[in-house]
Amino acid sequence: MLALYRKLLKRYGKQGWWPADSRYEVVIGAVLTQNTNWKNAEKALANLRERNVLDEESILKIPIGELEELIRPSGFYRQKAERLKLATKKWLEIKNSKLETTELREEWLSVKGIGKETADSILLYAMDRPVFVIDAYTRRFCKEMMDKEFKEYDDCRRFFENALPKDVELYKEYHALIVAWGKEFRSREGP
DNA sequence: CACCAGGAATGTA
DNA sequence: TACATTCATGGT
Repeated sequence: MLALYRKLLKRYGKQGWWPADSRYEVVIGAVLTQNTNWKNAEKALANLRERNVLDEESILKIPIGELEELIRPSGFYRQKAERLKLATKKWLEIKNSKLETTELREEWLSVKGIGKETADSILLYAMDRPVFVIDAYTRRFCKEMMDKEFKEYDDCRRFFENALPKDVELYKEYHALIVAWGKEFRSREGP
């Protein structure tokens, strides 16, 4: 498992996820990038930054219609505008709490619009919790590189968490590297 | 023109 | 539990 990580790191280099100026920006980015490529999520983030709305108070205060227009490039903008406000309320509620990681995870999953992948992305990249993020690339990675198929999200997640040392920085980089691998795999798979 | 991206909720059987 | 549908913009 660690040997595989080293191979990815050597091939693709350090990825440096998550690109953001603050922990809260990671929360926003996690919602904006749902089923959307990062380029489009970045455009939405740029609009928010340009309008000086990239902080908790501003997101809660801005009218939903204006927020929708600013994040339009990320797609699903009506759903996401609402999700951003809900996620922001939860963020303010728990960002400085002393809850255990599993409890924090339940808090995020109780928010409408925050599923497992988004919750885990926030826990790992915004809150520095040792949770391994699973996405479509990760499942493909397991199948192609280890001949293991996981039907359940949490089964796949625990597989990584049990096989690796509980290291937040390792989890961050490993997931980013799997995505880098996945993109290349997809591009050389078509032809 | 079709297809999909750093998903999730809802409904059906 | 296992699929199907909906949401929606922008890149290739």
